[in-house]
Amino acid sequence: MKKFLDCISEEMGRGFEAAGYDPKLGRVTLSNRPDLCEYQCNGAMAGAKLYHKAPIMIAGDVAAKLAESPVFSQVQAAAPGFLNLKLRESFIREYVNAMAAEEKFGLNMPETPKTIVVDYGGANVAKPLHVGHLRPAIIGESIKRICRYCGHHVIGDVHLGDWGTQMGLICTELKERHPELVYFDEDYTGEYPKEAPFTVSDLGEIYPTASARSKADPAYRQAALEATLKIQRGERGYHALWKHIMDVSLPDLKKVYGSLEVYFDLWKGESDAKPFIPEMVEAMKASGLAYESDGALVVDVKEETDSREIPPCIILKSDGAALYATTDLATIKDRMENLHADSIIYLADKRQEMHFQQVFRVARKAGIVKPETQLRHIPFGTMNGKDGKPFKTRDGGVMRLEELIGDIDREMLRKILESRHEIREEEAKETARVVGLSALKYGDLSNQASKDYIFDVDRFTSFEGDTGPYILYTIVRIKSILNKYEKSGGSPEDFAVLDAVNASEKELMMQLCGFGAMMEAACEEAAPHKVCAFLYDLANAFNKFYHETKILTEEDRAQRESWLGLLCLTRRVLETCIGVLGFSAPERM
RNA sequence: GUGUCCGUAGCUCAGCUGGAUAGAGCAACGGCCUUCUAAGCCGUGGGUCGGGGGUUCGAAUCCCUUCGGGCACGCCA
Repeated sequence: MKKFLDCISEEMGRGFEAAGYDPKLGRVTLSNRPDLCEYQCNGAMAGAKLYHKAPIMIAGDVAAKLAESPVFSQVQAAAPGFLNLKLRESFIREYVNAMAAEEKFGLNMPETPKTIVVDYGGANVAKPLHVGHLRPAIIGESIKRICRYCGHHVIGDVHLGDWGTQMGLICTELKERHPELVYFDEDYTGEYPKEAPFTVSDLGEIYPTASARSKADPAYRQAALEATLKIQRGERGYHALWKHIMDVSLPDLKKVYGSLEVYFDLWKGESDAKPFIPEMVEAMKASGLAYESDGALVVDVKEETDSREIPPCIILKSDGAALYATTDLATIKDRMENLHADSIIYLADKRQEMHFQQVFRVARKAGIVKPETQLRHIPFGTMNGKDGKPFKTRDGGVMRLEELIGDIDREMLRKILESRHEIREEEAKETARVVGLSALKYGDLSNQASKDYIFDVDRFTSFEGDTGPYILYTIVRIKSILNKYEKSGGSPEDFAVLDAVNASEKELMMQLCGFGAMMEAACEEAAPHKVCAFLYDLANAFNKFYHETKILTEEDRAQRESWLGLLCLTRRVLETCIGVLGFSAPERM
């Protein structure tokens, strides 16, 4: 189905053509003067130079040709050359009904769906999820859902950080504490214990301790690096320990991600890239791409057009160990060979921009990807506290994700119990969870991903304004009307929508018409915040309409049914949008 | 130092492939519940779009410059 604005632009283009001008000038945009018009076309001004003619004259010519248009009820030329447009109710009505008849509201599916891998940027298995993992999880999940909705084959990969120095650090700290453990006995040949010698919460304490010690103590750090190499080389004892760390961490990670309703198709990690490393490194050496520099194996990635020097990408450390770039490159190889990726999208902090630039260049130079393969880093900004500094707990520590989610749920529950005394506790708790999740996710997603943003629990959980709860409340209101109607008999799904009878209804319908273009742009640009902006506008338009229109008490049956049809469509569109953002609406709230 | 991103209302943010009078939300103030959920709707006040140049019929948007801030810059991830 053609996008709404394209339909309008085509009609405008016909007007330009009929008046003897280039139809391309007929591009129509949303009005930025709602007091004057609903849509506008600035093509007459763009055409002024081409035709050596005053823009207002061109606009006048075009307006005259469109006087009888089935699309426009008003085409008005305004100084210096704007074309101010209003649409016929009948045109909007036809489009709305056509949308309603389609499963995805007429969204165009790609001719050749792409295989897109979304890399959620590697939570470390060594430590519990903290607030820093929130953004990639939420944004990645939304991008995955948006692209999937738009018809692509999308594979979400958690891509755990399970292979780097942090693993060596843990082993080292463990050895310091318990040197007697069999894992550290090189002569041991028996079976290793099935049970890990530590728990998740132990890990949560061991890692920070080890990390701090390695910064202060060079010898300790050296030991950690050696341990890392031992793990990577697969020494029995260290591999067994590594396995323990994985086994202990994974269930916990799954639980926390699950509570955010973030799901992965693949639970792969850096370690899964291991089999691809030797061959890849050999190939780069053989082709002369990789060479030794200061003991490390590097690949040059600088280009003529760089505005500054980009340092070479290090493929192997001087001790021969793999590092971040190595596993990332090997992972790309894996994804190309086994997943046949057309596009790989990385969610990672914007501080890693340089790293990805290097890795992407090496991947292309080494022929690991095809020339047309898209490699994209979606950089996101830092989550700051109200003071504008990186978000911390009250005592200055890193806040665990579980703790944060718990705080929000509790706050929501408190507010719900406060405003709805009759609600059962079971339902209140579930509603608090659902609404809390919407607050958290919408609060994050409505900001542009790449910018830093202020994380303010009070604001996000507020019931007012541009928030997740406001969107949900709007949906709940619609559901409430539809439920009431269904209880009295009918099924409102199939009702056709009639011409809008007032401005707020027309506005609501026009908002709905923008769905296709919005979703396509959000997918193309990997921009969930566009979905949020659309949702907010649509919710506003609905609430205004709702306020002015009494639906169930409307006596004219055809009119009532038309409105019920419009409600159904609005609900479907709203729920589709929150669905791709990664949350859902309760029945009541 | 080099590069890069950012600077829009008291606060948090949209708008940025150039268009008319720069928009929301919060906060402040004032209205609207016998009627489908007032977590809503309507209204008022609030701005040298960091400063200065330039391109243009037209600049928050493009270019240059300057100030202020964030971040990155070879064996961490």
